[in-house]
Amino acid sequence: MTIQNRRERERAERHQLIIDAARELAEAEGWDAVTTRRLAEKVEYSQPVLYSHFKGKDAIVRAVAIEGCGVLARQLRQARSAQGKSRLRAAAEAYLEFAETRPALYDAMFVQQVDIPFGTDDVPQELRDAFGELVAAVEPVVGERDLETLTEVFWSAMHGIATLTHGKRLRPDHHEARLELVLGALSLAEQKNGL
Amino acid sequence: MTIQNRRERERAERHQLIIDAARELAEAEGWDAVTTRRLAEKVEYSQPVLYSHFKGKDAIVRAVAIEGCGVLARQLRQARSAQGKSRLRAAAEAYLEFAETRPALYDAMFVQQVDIPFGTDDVPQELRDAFGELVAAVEPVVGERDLETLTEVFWSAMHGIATLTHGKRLRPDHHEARLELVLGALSLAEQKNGL
DNA sequence: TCGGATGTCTAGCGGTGCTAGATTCCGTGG
DNA sequence: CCACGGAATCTAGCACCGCTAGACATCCGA
Repeated sequence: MTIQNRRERERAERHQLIIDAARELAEAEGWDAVTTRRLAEKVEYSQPVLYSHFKGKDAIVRAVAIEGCGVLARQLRQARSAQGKSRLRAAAEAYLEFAETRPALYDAMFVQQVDIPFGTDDVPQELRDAFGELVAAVEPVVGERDLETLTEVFWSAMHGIATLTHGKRLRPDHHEARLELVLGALSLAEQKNGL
Repeated sequence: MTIQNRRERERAERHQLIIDAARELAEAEGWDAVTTRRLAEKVEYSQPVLYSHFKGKDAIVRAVAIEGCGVLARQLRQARSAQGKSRLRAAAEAYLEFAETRPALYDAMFVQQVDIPFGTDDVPQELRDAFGELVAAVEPVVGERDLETLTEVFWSAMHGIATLTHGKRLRPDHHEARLELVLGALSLAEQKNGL
């Protein structure tokens, strides 16, 4: 079975190679530049090889997106142990920095409608992890509010700021002021509720 | 000059016809279905005619988006005079209903990066109007905070909820709970500040 | 060494946004 | 009334897209 093993291993490596190439190409030149021809050229195989690994281009983007969720989850986790600031602020800053420094990756994850299963279906673990980190960040300020709902609102606010900023819809300076304001709103409301 | 006038009028009518056809096609079958060939067929002209009116497909989408901003502005203005609820809530509900009932239009306006000028350049009046309505909705709860910044935060939250909901990222039930929570957060924070 | 399965490639389909050059249309002057 | 000239419009085509059928090569086991 060693031969079979070797083949499977090589196949898995190439699978990852394709995902990495797609992400690199997208991050370097945007998703418009990620065509099956260019991607095939980058991995030094012909186009049909891509289709022996993925059902189509969408599936490749989806794979990149899911990996991206893992990256985001790790960065949020890392931010959790930051000193000198609240968990909510640390998570917010980490989230927005991720969206800003890796816009193509963020785009695949949350902007393009790649319909990754989010509902009751088997949600990828990476997504669970990322959302879990958001929940953990929100928990200290939840007060009497519903934790998951508050997390969704927090996420929505972060996502809105991230995408509108990227689309140049918000004043570039004032980024800090917006962050201050949204954190204040969510936290102060908690204090009020807690009375 | 009457002949020239007639030609210009006909040209303007056809210009609008193209925009309307593009919007209708997008709202009926999504933006992927809006190809220059199908659009040309719908307006009963050949493709090059489109390019005599617009620089390219992007310019057509942009025109649809700008008109969409006008529609949104009017609906927000209408919501302003609603009885029995705060201006902020009325605006939020109107905004989210617009995004939900006209997803393709909303997509062109704020999701696809059509780089409509948002900065110091000549911002289309429709955009100014829409943002102005948001400012008016936020004003009653601004407290000591900066009005424009708070409006940006409010808009971001609405935009995040709208897009994540559309992408099936949020629990479909709980929509009301999220709205309640975000309005509470923004308003209660104001009360706290006001003390 | 050969047969067959597995893996990969070449070549092509119908579609896309966009455009050069041919063609048709129409107001105007003779 | 006709023929002309310029403007408006169309036909046909480019290079590219996602995707795939069928030819070809390659390698394992007998």
